[in-house]
Amino acid sequence: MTTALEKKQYFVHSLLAWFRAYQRDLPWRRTKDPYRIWVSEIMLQQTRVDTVIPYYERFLERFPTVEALADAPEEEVLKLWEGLGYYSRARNLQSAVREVRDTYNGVVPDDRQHFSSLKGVGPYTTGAVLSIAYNRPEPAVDGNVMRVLSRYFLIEEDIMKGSTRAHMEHLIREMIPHDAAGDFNQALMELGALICTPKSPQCLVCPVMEQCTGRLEGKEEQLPIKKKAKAPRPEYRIAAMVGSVEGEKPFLIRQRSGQGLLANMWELPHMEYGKGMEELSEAGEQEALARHIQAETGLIVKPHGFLMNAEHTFSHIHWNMKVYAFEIVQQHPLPDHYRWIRKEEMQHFAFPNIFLRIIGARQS
DNA sequence: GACACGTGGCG
DNA sequence: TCGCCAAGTGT
Repeated sequence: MTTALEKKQYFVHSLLAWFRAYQRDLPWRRTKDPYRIWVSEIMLQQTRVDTVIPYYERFLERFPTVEALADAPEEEVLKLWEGLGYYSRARNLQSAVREVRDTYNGVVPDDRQHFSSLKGVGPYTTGAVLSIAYNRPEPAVDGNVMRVLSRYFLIEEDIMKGSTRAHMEHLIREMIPHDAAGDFNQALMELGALICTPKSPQCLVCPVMEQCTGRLEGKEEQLPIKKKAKAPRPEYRIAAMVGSVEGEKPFLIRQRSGQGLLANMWELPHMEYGKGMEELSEAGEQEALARHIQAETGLIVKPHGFLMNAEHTFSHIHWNMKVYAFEIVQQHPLPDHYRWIRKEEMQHFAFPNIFLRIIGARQS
């Protein structure tokens, strides 16, 4: 018979020993700089380690300190974030770093109250940075931790509910070693990433298999309990390649608003055009786009044929996009958020993935 | 609590 | 192929 206390002690010690033997050598594990830990945690939100690594290296080469990031132009930060997704993370991070510079004398706060008040810093990031950089005994409950704990302790609560997170945080506070808080939190996540994976967990090599109730009950594949996400809603859009379809000549781009989806990023001019692919004829679509462009820019353009279809799935929206080419009939001075650029100049503008693909596909 | 908010990898 | 999902936060 094992007591609840023994089950927790076994978990802590087995997990820590395993982590110290098998943890991956990751760039942000080679530093204790709170700023660098912080950057890594923001990039890692909803994003895979392998995706983050090159972004992390480039970002810290360009912005090695709180001051460097605080002083940078926002466009440059966004450009270095291009392709990583969830772009408000970049803006919030820079805003938070500016607050650290202005309010905390450039020193990342080492307590929950101050650090968690910064933009983009929620309960997970608070616990992760404070424990890893400052060894504070704070829980850092992410998806990995929820999965590991729900299996080990057989917690059959919906992990989308706030009360479940509170339950997990309480468990962590009971277990977290005050002399190894960062290692413990990272060990939990590392186990979730390497062994206690969402599908086909590697229970036979798991350091805590002996006491894992989910495994002992044969329920590990059913945990954690989580409601299914809704399917992205479809949207039908028509986009314009105005100007050149070849590499050397300029084409028309515009900047999105500072709020909402893909805030402040650049794109090809485009518009939504109804609920189905058969709303308008091809000629009707080109006419609608030409009017849209003239209304927004004053440019007079003439249809030059169909270019390509493109699809892109965001978390909550699925874009079906038809791209048409246009020639300029009459020039007009552009409003501020429009530009003529050549392909080489794209390095100065941050584009979301779907437009990188469309424009890139035009090149060869 | 529910929804907005990106992207790429994997079985 | 395609649904699921990966170190979440803001509103």
